[in-house]
Amino acid sequence: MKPNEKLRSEAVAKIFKALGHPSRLFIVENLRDSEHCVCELSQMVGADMSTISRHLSILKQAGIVKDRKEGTTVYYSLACSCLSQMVTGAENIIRREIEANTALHLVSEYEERS
Amino acid sequence: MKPNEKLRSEAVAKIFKALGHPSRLFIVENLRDSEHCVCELSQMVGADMSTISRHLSILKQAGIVKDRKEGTTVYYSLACSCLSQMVTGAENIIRREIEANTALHLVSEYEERS
DNA sequence: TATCTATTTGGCAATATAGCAAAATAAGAA
DNA sequence: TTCTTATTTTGCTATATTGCCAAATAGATA
Repeated sequence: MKPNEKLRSEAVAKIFKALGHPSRLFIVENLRDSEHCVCELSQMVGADMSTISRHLSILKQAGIVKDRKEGTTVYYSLACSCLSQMVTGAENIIRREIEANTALHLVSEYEERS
Repeated sequence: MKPNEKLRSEAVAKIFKALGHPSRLFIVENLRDSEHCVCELSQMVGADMSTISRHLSILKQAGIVKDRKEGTTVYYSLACSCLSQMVTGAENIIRREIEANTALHLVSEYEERS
């Protein structure tokens, strides 16, 4: 990896890394439809507000979400519509995997029977 | 998060997490064109072969790459073409960020001048 | 069999991440 | 100003990740 390649990989990997946590991914998925404040997300995820705040700052730092302040509450929303595309891509892999596992399962069932 | 939502998020997050490391992302990007063996990737990344092997097992576990053995060498390749879509999505965010930073930069330059 | 080469695995130290509770901020409302 | 509410930051511990070296494995080949 040349220095510039390394920098580029680090920058892009940062985005994937930010999405690579169940709670953060859940947050992103729930921001697809509408914006939410920290306490709402805290409830939805079922984790401490301080924890959610940290997750949101990681997502913000990665350029995935943006925030809007209204009084004391901070509303978070997606910064980029291309997120949906990425999540869909990941879901396709899951689907493939499930299909593969199902196939394997059928194979093993078949072998048990014979 | 309901139990089933949690499981789903964990499954999808696993894929993003696997892509959330500079070396692993670099590997995936370089597998877009053609398959490569561990020692080639070790050279390309500039890390120990054992390290690369570990990274590849993480990618394989996530369903991102598949392997093919030929004699003693193991060739790795992408398991899903949808990866390109995901990487493109991430790159779009980077592009947006760069543009935003450039804009900010211009603003600060303007303010300095005035 | 002995040996070589490619790969994987075990062990270990350094570093990073995650989560909660408590303290600190910020912006309104009484 | 004091109180209240929403959020962020700090401090801390537990856990996970990373990367290298060395050892183990798996296939060729002499």
